Amino acid sequence: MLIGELAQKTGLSKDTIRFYEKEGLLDRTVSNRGDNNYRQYTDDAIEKLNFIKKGKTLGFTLKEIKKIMIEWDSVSSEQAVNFIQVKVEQIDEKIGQLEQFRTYLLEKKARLEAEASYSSKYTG
Amino acid sequence: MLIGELAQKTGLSKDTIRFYEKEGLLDRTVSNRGDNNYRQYTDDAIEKLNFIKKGKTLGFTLKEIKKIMIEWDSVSSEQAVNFIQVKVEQIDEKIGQLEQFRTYLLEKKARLEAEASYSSKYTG
DNA sequence: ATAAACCTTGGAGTATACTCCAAGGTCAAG
DNA sequence: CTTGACCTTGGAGTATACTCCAAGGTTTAT
Repeated sequence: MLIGELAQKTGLSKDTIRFYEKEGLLDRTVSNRGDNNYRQYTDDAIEKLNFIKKGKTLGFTLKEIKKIMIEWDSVSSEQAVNFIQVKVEQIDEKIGQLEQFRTYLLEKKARLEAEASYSSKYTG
Repeated sequence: MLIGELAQKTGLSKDTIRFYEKEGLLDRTVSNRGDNNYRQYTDDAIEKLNFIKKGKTLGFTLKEIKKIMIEWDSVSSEQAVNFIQVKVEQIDEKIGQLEQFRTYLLEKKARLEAEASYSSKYTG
């Protein structure tokens, strides 16, 4: 498929896709040039771009995402295993912090709701 | 305390603290100017900056963090409750995605480890 | 052959979040 | 009263991640 179709299917702009290619996040396994010099994408490109999108949502930079994708296909499986271990630990920490913040927010919410019920009882 | 001490206590640079003030993330409740025009911070400033740091780690932008802090002290508690509800939902989604990604990574790791054990058995 | 709808490149511009620097004011110690 | 260590401002510079534009090539349809 051409870049316009890929853009439409991933919800990314054509410029963003070209930018990702320039940054080395998309390689020949997902895109090649035809005779007309147009980029030709395989369906794997959709998957790869969705992976990038997910990584970004999770707070990884493009640099980190690129590193993840490269290590992923690392020749040395030991290296990949170590890399994954580190990433899992980072994620665990992030989950822990999010859960803490979530608790914090829910406590605040509960306090506010208690106050509201108090004031409606005595002023409403 | 002065900005240098606050910087040291929070691990942020003085420039970053001044930048946050310029962006409206630190108000008179945590900083005032003395006769010499130096910024004077209360201990609450440490708390506030740690909140900003945590928010950033969790992937919020400064704009979002500012909004959270403003809504936090919202006059209408109903408004604050709704706001918190939305934030908690966003966090839940983020936690879900992180957990998915974590599982994905651990599966990949298990596969790699299985391969490594196979190859050492038959080639080592 | 020409229009419409694609595609190409290079380069400029934008937003976010700092980071650094120069020029200068303030304050405590010797 | 000067030195050193603070502080001030404004403005320039950097990195990241796009986003837009101009000028031009390609393809399909009429």
